[in-house]
Amino acid sequence: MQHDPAQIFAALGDPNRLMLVVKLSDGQSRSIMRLTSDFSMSRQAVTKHLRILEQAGIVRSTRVGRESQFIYVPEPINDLRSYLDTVCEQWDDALLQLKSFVER
Amino acid sequence: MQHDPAQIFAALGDPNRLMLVVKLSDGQSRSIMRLTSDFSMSRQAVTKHLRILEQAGIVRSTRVGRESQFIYVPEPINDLRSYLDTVCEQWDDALLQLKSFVER
DNA sequence: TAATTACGCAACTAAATAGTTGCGTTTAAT
DNA sequence: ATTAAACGCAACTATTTAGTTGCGTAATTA
Repeated sequence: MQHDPAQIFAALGDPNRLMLVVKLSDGQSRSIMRLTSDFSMSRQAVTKHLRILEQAGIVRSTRVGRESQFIYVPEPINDLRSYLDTVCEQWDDALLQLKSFVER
Repeated sequence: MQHDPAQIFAALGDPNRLMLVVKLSDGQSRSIMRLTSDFSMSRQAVTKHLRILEQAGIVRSTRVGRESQFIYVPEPINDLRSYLDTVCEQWDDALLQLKSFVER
């Protein structure tokens, strides 16, 4: 099943979550504690954000010993890029039509 | 001033707003009534969504006679694409490094 | 084995969001 | 001059969201 664009946009629509994604998009997996240390909020708040990202498919978590490792999953954001491309293409088409209309 | 990525993501993070953007991204300007007719919600609800999109810079409105015309503004979403590109590039770099590490 | 670390679960609060309805104003049509 | 259309503003409700705190449990460490 494809990912819901609106859900992904919404997941990225919070500054803190966006920072989490940017951090994790370097491909390294990190524990919740590790991620929390970069922010000025509680571990539980970070956990909630991570679960929302996981729900959207942007990250994946695995329990390793006593800690939960989170890792970036590239597909949803790649899909999002394609989605934005279609929006932009529609715009480009409109521009072209306008141009050819003006020029004739 | 550049646009705030998180704000744009958030603006696109609602299904109804996303549909409004897709409609408007063909470059044609439309009135609130015209846009409302495509949805199953009140005019006021649509208006609120449009104002949120306007706040994020994705659309622009002009009063023409007794109606408000909304038109798509491409820059913010173009910026968003670039933003996503940087995230994806970071991921690609990580992949490359991993590959070269495994191969040696 | 005892202490500590990392985490999950649940309850709770405050604020933001999505939506509605009602009313007044300006513009256009009859 | 009336009437109707399109909209803005404000109040209100219900739901979701972002965040906190407290407590219990499994895994490490000493």
